Amino acid sequence: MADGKFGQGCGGESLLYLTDEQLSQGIEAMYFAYRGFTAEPDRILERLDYGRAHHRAIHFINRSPGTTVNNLLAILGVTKQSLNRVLRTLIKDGLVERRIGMSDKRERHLFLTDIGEQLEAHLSNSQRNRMRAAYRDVGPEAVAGFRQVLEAMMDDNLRKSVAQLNDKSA
Amino acid sequence: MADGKFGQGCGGESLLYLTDEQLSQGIEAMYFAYRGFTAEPDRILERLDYGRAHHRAIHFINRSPGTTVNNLLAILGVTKQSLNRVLRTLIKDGLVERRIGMSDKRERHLFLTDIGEQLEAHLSNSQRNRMRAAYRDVGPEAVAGFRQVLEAMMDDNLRKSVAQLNDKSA
DNA sequence: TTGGAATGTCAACAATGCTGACATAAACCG
DNA sequence: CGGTTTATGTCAGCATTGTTGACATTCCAA
Repeated sequence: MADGKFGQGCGGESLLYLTDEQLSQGIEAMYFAYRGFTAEPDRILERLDYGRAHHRAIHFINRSPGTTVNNLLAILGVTKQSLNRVLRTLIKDGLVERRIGMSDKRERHLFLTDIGEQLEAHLSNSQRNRMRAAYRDVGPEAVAGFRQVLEAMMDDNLRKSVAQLNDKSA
Repeated sequence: MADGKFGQGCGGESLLYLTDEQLSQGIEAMYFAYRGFTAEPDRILERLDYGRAHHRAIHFINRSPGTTVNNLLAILGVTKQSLNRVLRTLIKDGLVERRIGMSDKRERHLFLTDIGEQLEAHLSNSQRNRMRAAYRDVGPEAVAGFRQVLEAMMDDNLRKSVAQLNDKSA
């Protein structure tokens, strides 16, 4: 049921010669999957008057506790004004804590508070469940392939950021 | 080079037991890949004073020429006001043509004009190239797995829309 | 003929990008 | 020490793209 929708009438090896039609299907799959992937967190966030931008900030602060504002800016790829608007509300609402750097007092290190971590867990769980379910449906080889393609599709500098994040939390 | 970044020190079979950390990495990979994936079209569109919404409309009209406004609304999942704002400029600029339905004269059937098709090709090519390159890097099994996971991650109703699109253009 | 469907449009608002300008504090360098 | 750069925060304004609500037109269908 999970197969047969993509690339009608072609087995695995014919994927070596991808038609534009098949590539278009891949593009759409990416679009629809991303939508499905963000739908549930969006619903949770809406009730709290937050948006996707808040989610991203929370996610990456959780991923790298104590990260600086500049680090976060680099990873998210937005302007400081845009990020600050989001951070301000998260701090005001007590989800994020900002501590002055010890070695460099200009830096602000960002941490999730307890309730910040609670929301993060709530949001992550919904996405992890979806991903876990997808993984369970298709098996480990498909998962490995999925990740390889995703990584190959990233921009080079983004790929480096990911590698750094993964190294730190390894 | 394309592997070893995800899930340090675990081969394929250990993906059966996914830790939260590994799932988080998958979530991030999705986020970064989607960004990389839309970056190049965004650059092209910006020069033309269009946005991602225009891209989506063009993409799906190209995918299903003659589709109705209601069809497009269902696939894109936005309000008619939002879609109409985009369609209006595309029609005004001569990229999209709107024809009154023959059987049901209330319906408007949407088509790309020649220059609409040119822009579509331009946008698609940049994404197809990226996807083709990713596919080339990782091989056909990875590609099959990629698509399976993406499809498993979609919402049920979105998955149905995809199936319809793919059936029509098969 | 009447109700509902398909479409278009106006107005207002919200989230989240952006640019430009400016302020403060701390670090750094000569 | 003094000047420059860095890290951060903030204000104002604007664009895109999503939303609701209201209303008009045209046409199909019972």
